[in-house]
Amino acid sequence: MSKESYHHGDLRNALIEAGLQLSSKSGPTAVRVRAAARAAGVTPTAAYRHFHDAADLLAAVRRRAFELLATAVSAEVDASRVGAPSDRLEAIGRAYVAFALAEPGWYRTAFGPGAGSLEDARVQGTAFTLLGAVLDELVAAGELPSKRRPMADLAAWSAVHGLAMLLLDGPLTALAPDAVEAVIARTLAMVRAGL
Amino acid sequence: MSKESYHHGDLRNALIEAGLQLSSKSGPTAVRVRAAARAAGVTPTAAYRHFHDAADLLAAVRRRAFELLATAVSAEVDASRVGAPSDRLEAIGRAYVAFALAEPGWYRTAFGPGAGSLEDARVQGTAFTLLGAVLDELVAAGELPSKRRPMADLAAWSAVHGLAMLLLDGPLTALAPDAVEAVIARTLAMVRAGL
DNA sequence: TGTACATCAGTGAACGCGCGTTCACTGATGTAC
DNA sequence: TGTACATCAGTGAACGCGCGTTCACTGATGTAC
Repeated sequence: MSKESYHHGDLRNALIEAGLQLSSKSGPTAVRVRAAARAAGVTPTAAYRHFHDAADLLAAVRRRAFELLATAVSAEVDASRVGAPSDRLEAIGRAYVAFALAEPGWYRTAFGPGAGSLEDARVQGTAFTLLGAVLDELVAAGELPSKRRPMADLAAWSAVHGLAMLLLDGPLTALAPDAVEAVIARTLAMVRAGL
Repeated sequence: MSKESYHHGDLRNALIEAGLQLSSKSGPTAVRVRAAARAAGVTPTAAYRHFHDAADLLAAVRRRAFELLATAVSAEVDASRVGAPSDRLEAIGRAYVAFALAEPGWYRTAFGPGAGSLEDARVQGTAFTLLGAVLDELVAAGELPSKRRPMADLAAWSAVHGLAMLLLDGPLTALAPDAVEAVIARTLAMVRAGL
């Protein structure tokens, strides 16, 4: 594992990390085999020891970006553990959008073309399952009729994802900070009241 | 304007149309100067008579895609003219998502990185102003308190845009048709109730 | 514990590709007199 | 109405670039005896 050694030791992860770095500015299109290899201080060919092809590398970077989102959201949700379920719903939404705004490239990468399936999103610990858990709490607290629980996660996710996308790439890119805050508040209020 | 003439006659539009064709499958990344020129039966250089550079061409294609979305939504809204305002809200949302599913490449192009500003979206006749008009009707009909009108358009837009994006590129790509219908219905219900 | 050898993880050179963009140019068009 | 000439909208060749991917290879590592 020494830096001097011929063998890298953890090239696979180094390449993913490099891909993450590349994508952090402009998103998934910046993730390329050669660029990642260069950043990792290695020949392009070496990358093919660890990834089948370019799409395979991108998929791995995407997975990592998705994890980073989950981690960020998770931290906020934990911090709001003491509050009421509806406050936690708010917290989760805010954390989600905040991540997108703080790390636009990673967010775009996580949801770019070819993103994972719903099954991937259902894996324990993703932002999606965290949202599901909070909705379950809402049901338990009697704040959400259980007959309305189905698909509620996807509906809420849609609202918050669309908000993030409009703010990043869409027509809301150049919005003033207080207007940004206002849209976020309004959208989360809609979700809360509408579920 | 004859096809035989040396001069094309309307090369600018032909290039935009070619760009639209290119983007229709995979989206904005497929729009390139050389490919569009090729499709228009013209030398790459010729494109530079009509567009400053590649980004300029892409921007023009994006604008056209945005218009196509507006046209599609507008048609549906007109068809629902007879209904109640809340039905029209539903119609607008459905038309919007339907367009995204029918023309994924154009939809991605319309909202891809570098998309227009909110001011562009406020131009008369866009999908956004159509939505605004319906919300105004809701207020007039007493179904939406006027103090809740501000930002309601953006919140509704977020929900429907996020839904479209999750269905196109995100984790909901492989959803079964009836599940797709269910998410759409659930999300629109959330918007309707939550505004 | 030492050594022979298989395997593993890299190198370096090369391929063909499509791209954006620029150059000097020429044929087509339109306009002034 | 005819013609000279300016301008316009293309051509064709070329540039340099970064890309994905493959090839034959070699140095490093680990394992069986």
